[in-house]
Amino acid sequence: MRISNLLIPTLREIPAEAEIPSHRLMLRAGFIRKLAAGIYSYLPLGLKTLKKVENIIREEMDRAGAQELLMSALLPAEAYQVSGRWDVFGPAMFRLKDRWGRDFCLGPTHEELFTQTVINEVRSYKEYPMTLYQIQTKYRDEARPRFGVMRSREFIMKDAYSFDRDSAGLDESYKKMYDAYCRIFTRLGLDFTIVDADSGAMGGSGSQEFMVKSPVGEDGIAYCNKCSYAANYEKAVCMPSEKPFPEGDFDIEKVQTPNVHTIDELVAFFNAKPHMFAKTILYKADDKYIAAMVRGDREINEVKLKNLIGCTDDLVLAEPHMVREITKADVGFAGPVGLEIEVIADLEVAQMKNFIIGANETGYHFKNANINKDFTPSRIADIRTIESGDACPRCGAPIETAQGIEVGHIFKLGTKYSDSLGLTYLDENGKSQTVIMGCYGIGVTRCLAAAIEQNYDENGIIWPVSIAPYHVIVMPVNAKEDAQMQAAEKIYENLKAAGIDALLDDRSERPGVKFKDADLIGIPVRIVVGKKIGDGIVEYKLRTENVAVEKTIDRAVSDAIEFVKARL
RNA sequence: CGGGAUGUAGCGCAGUUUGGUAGCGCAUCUGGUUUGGGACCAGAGGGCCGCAGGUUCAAGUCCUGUCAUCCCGACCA
Repeated sequence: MRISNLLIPTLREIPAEAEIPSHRLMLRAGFIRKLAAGIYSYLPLGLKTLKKVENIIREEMDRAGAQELLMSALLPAEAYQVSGRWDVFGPAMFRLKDRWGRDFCLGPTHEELFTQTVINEVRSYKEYPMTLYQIQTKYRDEARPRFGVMRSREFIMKDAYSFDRDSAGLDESYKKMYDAYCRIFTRLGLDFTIVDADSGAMGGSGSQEFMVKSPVGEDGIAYCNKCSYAANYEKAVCMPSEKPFPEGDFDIEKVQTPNVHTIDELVAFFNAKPHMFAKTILYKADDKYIAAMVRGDREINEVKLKNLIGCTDDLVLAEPHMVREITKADVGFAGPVGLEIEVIADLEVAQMKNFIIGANETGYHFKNANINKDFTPSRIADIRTIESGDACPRCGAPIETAQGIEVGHIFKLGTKYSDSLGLTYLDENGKSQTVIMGCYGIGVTRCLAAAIEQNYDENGIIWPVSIAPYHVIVMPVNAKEDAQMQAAEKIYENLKAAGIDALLDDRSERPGVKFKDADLIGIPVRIVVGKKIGDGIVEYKLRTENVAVEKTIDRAVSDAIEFVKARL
């Protein structure tokens, strides 16, 4: 493509709305434009890149034996009403009515519709196993769309669903998708980590997330560099760590602690370490109130707590007036002694000795508290968030933590949708059996942002060759010099003939403008045609390198072709 | 949904405190000189100052409301 014929509206200045690198660069390089919060248009360069990502995903899904189909994004309410998710999604689902007043939604995810399709179309058990997928636009009315296409309200997703006769079959289908995902993200040039994920309210027997480590990631992940353990914060198993406590058989003692509320203030008041306190936090779980205890230097993981107690609604901090009613003290003085609600203590609390807790009386704490002597929690469980340096639950080495962008999620669903929608089959003996399902998602548009987050510098994007909108840019320094322009045209035509996506910067801009644009849009290979063209010499530079090398025309072309083909 | 901030030309911003002809840089268009890392000179076009009310002789500026966007948090199959 000639740049003079291509819409590449690059921006010199960073739009004020963008915060993270991928969002800024996609705007500046002319890949996307915003229509409304969380809704974007893809301009020619953005669409070209998007299509390349889609094609890699499509090739690998097909290779894994999945079949592509395409459903509408505009969906009737019935299937979601039957599965119960018409209510579960709440305000996150875009809803609308047709002219007759019938309910529709814009599909946020398609488990119900794929299940329905299989119910309608599959006649015999002999057709299983089967995996169906689509690459399609999804709609979720996010409470807070942000970071450009990283979390948007309209986005493109590859969603796949597997249907098996039994759980052994599901394991096999799941493994195929797992392997396909590894190939896909490798081909996309992403450095990814696979973590165990929380199954949560979805139930099922397992789930893993494909995470791209990045400071702008919205999820916390824990991983071990010694063994292969990796999990997200909600799933990571926390091993209790040993800490020193005062030795001896002390009796619990009430201490006046005026104006001391936070752990920091307690540390100063008692001249002790944060781990020598236990904090007691009150939560509202569905219709009841509970207390959760963790060591003073730890954080409660609310997802773990929610899963533990089987809370169906949101688990939220108790309102201050309820804290006062339950503890009979101001917020900041809650403790387990004498509390009449359920108390759930973290595993580490069980190892503490002679520690400090709130006294359920404004202005007082207890010191020398001991578990099972001064109070007895109703449950002791892993309810804290893992931290860097914790022992790996598998091998004991120190755990590392990082932020990650979730680009893929694979899930053993089990029978949730086949049960609620009635997807069964007759086996060889004429007996009715429930189909076992899995679901597998990739955030296609999010992959674009993730790829940029991992590949950019101060000058712009550095696309991996496999998804670069164009592979090579040919740039005559001065488009008015016939010799330069003619040579550039020839190089461009030769590259195209070899199947390379080539760009010709035929604009009569000054060289600086062209260099800046080429770097900004991140084309992997640059061939500059300058004054030495009289000697048949051009300049060859990779976007990842700082220096250019001079080559003959033929050599530059053949090197570029070889470089690109080796990385597709 | 809680907390914070911002809406002025395509983009980035000043002007709002103290009401009085709407500005700057970049981009765009014309002419000329330039051509190896975002050129220079001369000229030109482009605005319902987010929107709606109100106060005032007079509102970008003050008041009320409203909408939008961004950030932190909550939420996120």
